[in-house]
Amino acid sequence: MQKMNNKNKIFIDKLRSSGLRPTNQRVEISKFLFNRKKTFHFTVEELKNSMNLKRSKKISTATFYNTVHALKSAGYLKEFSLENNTSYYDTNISSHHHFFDNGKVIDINSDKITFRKLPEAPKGKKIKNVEVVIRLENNN
Amino acid sequence: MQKMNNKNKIFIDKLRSSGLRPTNQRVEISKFLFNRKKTFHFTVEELKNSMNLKRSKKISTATFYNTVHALKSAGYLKEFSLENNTSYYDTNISSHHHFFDNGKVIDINSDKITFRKLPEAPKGKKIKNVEVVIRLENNN
DNA sequence: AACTACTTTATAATTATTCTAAAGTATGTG
DNA sequence: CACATACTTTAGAATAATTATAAAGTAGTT
Repeated sequence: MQKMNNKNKIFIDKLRSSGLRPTNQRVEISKFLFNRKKTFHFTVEELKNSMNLKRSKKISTATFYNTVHALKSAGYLKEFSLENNTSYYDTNISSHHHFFDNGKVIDINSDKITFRKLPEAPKGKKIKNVEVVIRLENNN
Repeated sequence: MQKMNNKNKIFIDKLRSSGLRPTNQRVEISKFLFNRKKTFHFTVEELKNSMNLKRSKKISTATFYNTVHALKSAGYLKEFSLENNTSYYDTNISSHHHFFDNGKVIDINSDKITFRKLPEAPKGKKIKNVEVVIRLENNN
């Protein structure tokens, strides 16, 4: 039974509104993801490793996947892909853009990019969002 | 030994300049990819299935992967990723953009999108390219 | 406190991709 | 233009990320 102290309320609320019961494992994941000053990017494997390092009783892989998926479906995480067949998740859910620099990802605030011209959506469709990836290379 | 008729020269040249000997399997793949009016998108699995359907002697999976990788490294194919952990390849290598509509990909000509403002590259880096993904949803 | 539906977990299964090593082939050399 | 050799093809094994399974555990309601 999760102790319902105020300190955890915000993290528990994210779980509940994602359709998840706030179990101990999930609350810890939610805190790990959202209890920080700056947003960040991660893969499920990275998340699992960094959380389980500190724990005697490990959280299982399936729980990480389940929790991340639910948080993503509820809109608390954004998913994106690089060219390496791995899903990345971003705790910055505001519309924004990315630099990709050899597997490293750097956020670009949405106000740093504006458009002069954008195409119409095909008929019957509308634009959900627009995301820009700026690929970098070394300057030599 | 590949018969070196003119009809295949262009496809063989792509292979050679990708560092590949023009074996029969590779020439067929090159023709399948580039001997068409319109560019297209594919996964290696899709490529393999559609080519092998018509063949009595199947081309192996490894040959598809090897050939596609070499063509991509040489710049004859562009790679991109959706959120499903699969690599997609595009025979349209000109700089362009995409609509993503529930796993379907539609090209957007690069002249359909222009920028009013773009960020500087971090120091020591320069911009290799800029790609825009416009995600679509149904209009209801 | 008891019941029931939801969770966790270890493990198996799946999918996309890469590796391996044996058998086959392109190509330069003589 | 036959030979030698390095590059290829292939089937199958290996790997990596992810999803499925089913038994044991727990949250939330009664």
